[in-house]
Amino acid sequence: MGTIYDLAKKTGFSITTVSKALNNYKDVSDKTRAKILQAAAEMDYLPNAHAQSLSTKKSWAIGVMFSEANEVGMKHPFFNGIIESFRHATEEQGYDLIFASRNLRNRDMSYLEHFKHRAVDGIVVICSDRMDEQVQELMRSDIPIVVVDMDSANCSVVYSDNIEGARLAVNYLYELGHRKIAHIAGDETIDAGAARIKGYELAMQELDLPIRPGYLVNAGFFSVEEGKQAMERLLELDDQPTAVFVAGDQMAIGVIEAIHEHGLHVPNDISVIGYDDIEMIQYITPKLTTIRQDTDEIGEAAAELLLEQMTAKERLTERRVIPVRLVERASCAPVKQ
Amino acid sequence: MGTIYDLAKKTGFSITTVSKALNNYKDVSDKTRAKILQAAAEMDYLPNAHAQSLSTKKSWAIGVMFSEANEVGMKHPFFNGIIESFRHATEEQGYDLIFASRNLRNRDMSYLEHFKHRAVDGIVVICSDRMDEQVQELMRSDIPIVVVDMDSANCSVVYSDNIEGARLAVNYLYELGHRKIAHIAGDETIDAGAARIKGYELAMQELDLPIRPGYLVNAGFFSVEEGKQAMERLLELDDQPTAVFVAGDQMAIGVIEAIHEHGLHVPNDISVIGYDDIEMIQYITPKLTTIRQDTDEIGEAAAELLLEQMTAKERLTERRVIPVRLVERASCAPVKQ
DNA sequence: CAAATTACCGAAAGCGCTTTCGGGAAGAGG
DNA sequence: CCTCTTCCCGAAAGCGCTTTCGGTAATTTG
Repeated sequence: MGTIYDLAKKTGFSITTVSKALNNYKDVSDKTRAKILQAAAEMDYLPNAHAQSLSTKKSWAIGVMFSEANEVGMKHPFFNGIIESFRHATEEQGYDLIFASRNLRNRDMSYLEHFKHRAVDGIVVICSDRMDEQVQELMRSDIPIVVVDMDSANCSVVYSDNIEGARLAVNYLYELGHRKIAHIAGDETIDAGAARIKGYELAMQELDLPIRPGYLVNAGFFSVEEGKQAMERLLELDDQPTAVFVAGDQMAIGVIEAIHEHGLHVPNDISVIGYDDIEMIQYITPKLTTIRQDTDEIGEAAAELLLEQMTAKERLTERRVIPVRLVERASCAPVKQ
Repeated sequence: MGTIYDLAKKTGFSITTVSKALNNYKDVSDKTRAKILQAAAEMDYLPNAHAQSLSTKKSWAIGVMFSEANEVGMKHPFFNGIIESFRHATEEQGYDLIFASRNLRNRDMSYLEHFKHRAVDGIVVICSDRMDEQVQELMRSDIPIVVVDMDSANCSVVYSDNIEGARLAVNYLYELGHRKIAHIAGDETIDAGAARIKGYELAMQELDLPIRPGYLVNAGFFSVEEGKQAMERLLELDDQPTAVFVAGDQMAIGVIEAIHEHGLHVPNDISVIGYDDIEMIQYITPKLTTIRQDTDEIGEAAAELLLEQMTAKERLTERRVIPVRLVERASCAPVKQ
């Protein structure tokens, strides 16, 4: 591989000139630039990123903090879509993603510490738990940052329009004739969960529908199992809902399971509508009607907001709300008379 | 944050001593070490990774090359499980993962070049396409490397026991009374696809079963759609199979879809068994019986093989075959009389 | 043709850290 | 009391690169 010293020796120029040639400085003649570039090609020269970063204070790396309640990491069917799209968008600008461990040679350290250690140019956090002390710390720091799926005042955020999504869901069920609409919700400590609850309440109010006792059930952290349990509670009610708006697709899968196990049919007996539009719900029975969150757009928006800060070299506080839409499949039907 | 110079100034020792204290050299007294460590804590000192790497030639970073035919990246339901487990295993040892872009400040470069540029300590490649020139280049290099799900002579590899998996599947169907067993295969250019074909042929031969014309159909690159199309070809046959072994779960989903669309029932009319055991197949109807690949173990094994090389500081060539097992669910039934 | 630009190049310092090597002080041994 | 170890510490070089600043040589201007 070699260094600029080797290049200097080989071409007869100083390392200064070599470096300048490589970096397109204009105070080097075309002739010498050509010579140096050719020599570089011949010896497969590649600049050492660490040396460059050390001297320029720019690492071309973005730190990723990825964490969610269920500890599935990159297997998370919604978050991994965002990361993938984020990766594409930042890759185009020449940035690499680094997934930091929280372990620096036996000494354990926080994400912030690790990111400082690595001297990343920016941070993206994809984390549902707003209370996470690690996330708080990152948000307090002065490194450019963007957080996804969370609503915070003091840094750039991108999330999808949960209020509107919930409203879409409720209105859709309403138009199918449903009046007894329950909501299986995500935990309120998660912003997305809270927002969808709010959207549900708002929509119900707008439609002049009462939220009957027991119709708003907290199902925790969006897992299949929690969804199932929540639905079971709903099925114990004397006054059962005819439709349920579920705050996440995974939970909705559990919901449908519970309904089926009770000998009831989706959507003939109970309609269910989910949230997210993760891939697998196209393959279950019935195919799930849901509110689609656009992971591609979310990832791209996150990349944009971060790149903006990194080039401006200052922290900005912009919020981007990504529109959602309803995807009609087969899990909702007109209410039975 | 500060540097060791600041620490030296603050404590009155030389930067040499500071560095030594920080790195547990024994030629520094306990007293001075304590002073330095305390000062470091007070000023939130963190070593600069780039400076360290530059001087030690060790970056504590592992380059990840992740690529598959369908361009879904981290959304790939099987590969992302492997990455996640790999990440856990390497994280414990203090390594960070870096997802390199192929773009260095407008100049585009190969993964190998990028990894050299970043001076990673090792590389993990998760890529199904053996012919990929990028992968070839990586394997030819002298950086420690481990490749997953591929069979190569000249570097460490880990993959699961595809031959045995195929045999398990075929034997299982056989025991259910099936004799007309077809195989919807992955492309032969993908090692996993080729191995499962081989396992299928072997198992059929061992059972003295003929592979009837049209019973071995290439479905390409493991997508739902391709699986569906392949099954349609099978359904056009005069002599239809009673069971089909599908080389991947996603394809199996398409297969089941095709069967249902033809008005037939799984498993009553046709049994289908998949491969991988990705999460979503627990939620489809019927729940898919499959051959489970242990992504956790694969990821861990990959980490082990790579760490081994990185500490030995030389390239090794070890191969690890991870056992598979059959997971019985509801998509297979005894053959109809 | 002298003076003033312009074009091109290199010395040197600096980024933050590690590591070799040598030297002084303190303790051990005779 | 002198010598030999042992214990601590620091000077200095080096990792590979960038960037400022100054200095020739070549070119233009009046």
